[in-house]
Amino acid sequence: MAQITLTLPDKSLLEVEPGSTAQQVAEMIGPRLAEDAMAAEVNGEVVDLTIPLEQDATFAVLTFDDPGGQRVYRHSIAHVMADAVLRLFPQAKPTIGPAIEDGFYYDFDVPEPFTEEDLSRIEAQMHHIIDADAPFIRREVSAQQARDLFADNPYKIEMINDLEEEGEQQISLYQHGEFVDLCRGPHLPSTGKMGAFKLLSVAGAYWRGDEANPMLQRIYGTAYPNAQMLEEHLKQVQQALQRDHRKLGRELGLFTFFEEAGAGLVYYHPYGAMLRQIVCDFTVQQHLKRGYQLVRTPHLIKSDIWETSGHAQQGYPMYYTDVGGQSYGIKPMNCPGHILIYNSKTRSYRDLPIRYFELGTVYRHERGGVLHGLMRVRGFTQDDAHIFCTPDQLAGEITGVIRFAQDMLKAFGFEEYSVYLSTRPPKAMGSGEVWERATEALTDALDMTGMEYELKPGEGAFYGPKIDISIKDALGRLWQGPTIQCDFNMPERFDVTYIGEDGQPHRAVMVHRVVLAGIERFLGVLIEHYGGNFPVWLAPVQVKVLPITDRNLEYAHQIVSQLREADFRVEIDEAPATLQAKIRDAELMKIPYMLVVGDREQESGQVAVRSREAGDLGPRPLPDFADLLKKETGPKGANR
RNA sequence: GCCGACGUAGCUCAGAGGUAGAGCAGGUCACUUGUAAUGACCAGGUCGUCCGUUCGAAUCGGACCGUCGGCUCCA
Repeated sequence: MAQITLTLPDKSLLEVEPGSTAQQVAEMIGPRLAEDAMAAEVNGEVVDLTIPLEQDATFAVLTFDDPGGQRVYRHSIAHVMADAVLRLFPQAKPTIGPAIEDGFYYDFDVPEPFTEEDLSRIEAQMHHIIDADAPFIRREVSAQQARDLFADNPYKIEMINDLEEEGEQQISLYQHGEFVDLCRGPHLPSTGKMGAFKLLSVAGAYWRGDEANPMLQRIYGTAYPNAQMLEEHLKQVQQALQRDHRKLGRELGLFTFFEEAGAGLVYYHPYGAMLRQIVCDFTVQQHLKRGYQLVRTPHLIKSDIWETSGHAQQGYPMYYTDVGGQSYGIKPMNCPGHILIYNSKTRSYRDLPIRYFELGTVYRHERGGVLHGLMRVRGFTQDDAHIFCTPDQLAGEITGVIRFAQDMLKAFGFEEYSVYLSTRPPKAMGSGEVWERATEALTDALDMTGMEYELKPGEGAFYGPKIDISIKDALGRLWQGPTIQCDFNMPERFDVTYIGEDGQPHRAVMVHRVVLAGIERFLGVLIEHYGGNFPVWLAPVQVKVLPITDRNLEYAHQIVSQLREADFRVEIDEAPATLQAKIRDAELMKIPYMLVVGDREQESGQVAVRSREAGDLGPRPLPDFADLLKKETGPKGANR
């Protein structure tokens, strides 16, 4: 019988017997590879190692190093977990259990929520299943057969019906031991191939993420091929916890939330307020450089305006106040205010583009359950701007905003980000032509800046397409960053126009855009990104002067005044403590520079410099240190 | 909003149906110190709030407030 030819990832060719399984091919390539194999990729499709290969194909063995291999591995463990859960809780109805970023989960409908103690019992049961080394067996059945099999599980029935509607002829099942699950696969060859895993937490989750649906119980876990990798991952999670902005916020004296004063409302302490001010000042400055005009609008606006904007009717979670028989709404957005200013006089096409910028503080009654430190609050300040322009100016304006966003992110030390373009959703206002034109402008702008982006078809708001950028922090986590949003709705509602060359009024194009998005969240991200070790230009306290004895106090104060005179942020530690203790305190506060001044320095008129990063740098004259400091006080990539 | 867990001193935490404990932080005093914690003493809590059960509640029950983990990741 003729051999079939497999093309391996390195483009080399391998001749094998038809009907050889992927596992066998992996063994031919190398025993080590066969050992590590999780699944195979045949003609670009991830498949079970047990499938026989019948014709020429491209072929790759997937190990845990491949995202596809990871998914197969973790999803297989999710099956084992479901098996274990059913053994311990026979009345549980399994629903779905995918692999996710760092692990996997499985959702169950159970009469009683799982407890933390249940997790260890489930883990123990899982170990039994893994030890039994049961093979995963794939079967295909008709939709009706599948329905019969899962007759007592309405969730599986729903999924089977959906699959049938989507035109699937055959429904695939995977079985290991006694446990059968509806599953697309692929899976590991057998449960014995599983290494290290850990169940992490239980949480409620709605069926298909919709709160109209029943709430299921979700068990999260993570899994790695061996115990060392698992340990390593758990250690990284621990480290991430160390730089949690809520922890650092307390330790570094940045901010507090007061239970008695309201959830989601931030109180900035002196160091936090300083940090915030530095960020805000820089932001304002950068906007002015780019032709934005500062405006300022009230926090309170008559409710009539919120009727016009539509927020009131939509039940937007706003705060209202009634005084003197008049209803006011506290602004959840800055746009209506900016529109009022725009509409305060007739605008000519010659005036456009108009770019109004405001550090606008807004309040939104976010649901209790979603509040999260600085990342999700009820009162926050946006670096908000609205650009009013002609349709022709749109692409150019968007390009400008994208470049602006890039510069800003770079200045704050964010090197990596992902860009998304969201287009027209099924339910949208405005004509197809308007949408097309705007989407084209956004696409052109993205192309012009040469950024790579991901298309999210149908994910735009009903009132316009948008570009959003997620920023990646030092630990590789993604955060919502800049967004640029076209709006066809507000200009209609508020009748925003300009007089064109033809002397006729035209509808102006309106772009909402934020770069830092919310200052609060941005500070949260910044804190975690730097782990509290802010670069000199952002550090609330840049220098701490540490006099060794009382004899050196006066000299130390002279140093402080001179540095303050030069606009540095300096403090002095006058406590009657040892130098070691003072250094420790300053280090814990993550202050970039410490200046030790004792008798020696006083006599020679110098300061002994210690840096947060490099430790003792030795004595030098104060002006030398000031020069060194000045060199570090600018943000990277932005002129200041 | 929903599911679960949690709430004890400024912070980190121990304790537990019979009237609250440690370390750090804070204050006082002594020490005047050379690159990550000097020592001694002192003070500090209506055990988140309210209502109930009980002879007695910080401990048990309920409600509320707040915090934490989740609520897109398709079989």
